[in-house]
Amino acid sequence: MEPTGSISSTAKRRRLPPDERRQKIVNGAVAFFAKVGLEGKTRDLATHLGITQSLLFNYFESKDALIEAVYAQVYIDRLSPAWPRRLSDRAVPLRTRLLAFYTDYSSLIFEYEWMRIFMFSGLAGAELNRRYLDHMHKMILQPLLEEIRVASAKSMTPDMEDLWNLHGGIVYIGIRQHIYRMPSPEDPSQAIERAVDRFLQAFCVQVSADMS
Amino acid sequence: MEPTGSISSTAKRRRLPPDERRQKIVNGAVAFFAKVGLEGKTRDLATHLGITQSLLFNYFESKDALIEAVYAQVYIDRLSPAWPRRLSDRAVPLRTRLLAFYTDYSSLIFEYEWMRIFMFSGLAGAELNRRYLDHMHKMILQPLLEEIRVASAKSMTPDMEDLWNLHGGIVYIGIRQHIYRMPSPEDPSQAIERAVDRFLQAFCVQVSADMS
DNA sequence: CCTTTTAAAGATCATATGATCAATAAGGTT
DNA sequence: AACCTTATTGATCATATGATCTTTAAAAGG
Repeated sequence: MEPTGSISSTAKRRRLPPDERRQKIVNGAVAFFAKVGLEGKTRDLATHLGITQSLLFNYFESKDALIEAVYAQVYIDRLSPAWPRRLSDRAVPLRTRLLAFYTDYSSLIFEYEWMRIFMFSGLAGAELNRRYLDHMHKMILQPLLEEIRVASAKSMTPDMEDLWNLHGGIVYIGIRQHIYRMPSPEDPSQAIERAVDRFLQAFCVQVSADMS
Repeated sequence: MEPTGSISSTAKRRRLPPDERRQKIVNGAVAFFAKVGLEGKTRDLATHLGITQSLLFNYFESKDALIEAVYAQVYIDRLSPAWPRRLSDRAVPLRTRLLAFYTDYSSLIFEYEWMRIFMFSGLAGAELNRRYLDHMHKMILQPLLEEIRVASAKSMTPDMEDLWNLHGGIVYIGIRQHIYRMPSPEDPSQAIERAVDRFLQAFCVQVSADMS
C-alpha cells in the first residue's frame, strides 16, 4: 500500500530552486482552490502539483498561510493605481473614460481564478475582500460619481447606489460566467458599452450612442 | 472527558414528534450552512441545534442528504409560478409590472440564508442552481424581453444581455449585503425603481419617472 | 403505576486531514 | 568521481469527521 502523501510512482524526483518551487505551488494552489474552494484538501493539491503533501509544509507554515499567499497572488495588481487619476481626466470625454475603465477592468476580473477566489474569500469574510471593495468604493466609484455629476446635464443626478448598480450589472456578467457557469457572451464589451450608455443617457446628454 | 457528539450537560432530553424534529434540523441546517458554508461540520450543527451529532443521522441518511434537504427548503417557492403570466399582462403598464416583479422578487432573495446558500451551491456546481437560473431565463427574462420589445418606442431594442444586466444590477444589491457584508440601503426599493426607470428610459417612452 | 414504544444520547469505528520529522537523493562544487 | 548541501520524499502523529450501533429514558396507552 502506498503511504499517505507519497508521489505517483513513475514520476522522477525533481529538484527546483526554492523560489521557483514556491511560485509553482502558489500558482497551482490558485487554480486548485478556485476550482474546489478553500476547503480543498492539501493532499489533492499536492497530487495536482505532482509533489508530496509534506512538501507544501516545507514552503508554508500552515494551510492558512498558503491560502494567504493565494489571496496575495490573486488580489495583486487587480486595481491599477492609475485609474483614480485617469477617471478624473476631464480632457477625455466621460463616456470614453468610463468605457476604458470597464473594458480594462472586465478583462482583469472576468477570469475564472479571480472570480471564484474572490467569491470564496468573500463568503469566508476575508479581510482582504473588504479592503478591496472599500478601495473600489473610495478610489473608483466615488471619483466616478463626482465626474458624472459634473457632466450631468439633466435635472436628475446620480447617487452612489446608482453607481453600484452600474458596477454590479457589469460584474454580474463575470458571476454568471464563472460562478454559475451559465452560457455568456464570449466578448462582453458590447454588453458593457450598452450598459454604460444607458447609464449616461439617464444623467447626461448622450455623447454618442451609436453611428447608425 | 465528554464523549464526542454528546449534548451539553444541563439541557434536558426533549422528545419531539419526528416531523417536528426533522423540520427543526432542516431549519437549523439552513441557518448554519448559510453562515459557515456547506463544508460546515455536523458536530457544530448539532451543537447549534442543542442535539447530539448522531441524531442527525437518525433523520438523514448522510450529510449529503441533509444538504439536499437544505437546498429543497431554500429553493422552494422562490420563483412564484404566477409571475410569467403577470409579467405578460398588458392591461397593466409595463413599468408597473416590472416594479411589482422586482419589488416582490427582491423581498424574497435579499435574505441572508437564501443569498448565501444560493452562492455556496452555485460555487459547488449544484444541479438545482442551474435549473433555477434556467427557469429565471426562460420563464421570467424571456417573457420580459418580449414585453419590453413590444412596448419599445425607440429605434433601439433590448437583447437578452441587456436584461441580464438589469437583473444583475438589482441582484448585486443582495450580493453586496449578504455575501460581501458591505453597508447597503436598508430599503432597496428606491434603487430598484431607479434602475428600472433607467432601463425603460433607454428603450421605451418613459411612462412616469418622478412626480417632482 | 406499570408497560411499551421509540426518540435521543453515548460510545465507538474507519477514515480523512493538517502537520511533523527523519531518511533519501538530486544536482552543484571541487 | 567523491562530497556536500538541501529539496523532496516516506512514514507517522494527533485530531477531526462522517457514520454506525447499542443503550437510555421520555412520553403515550392501558
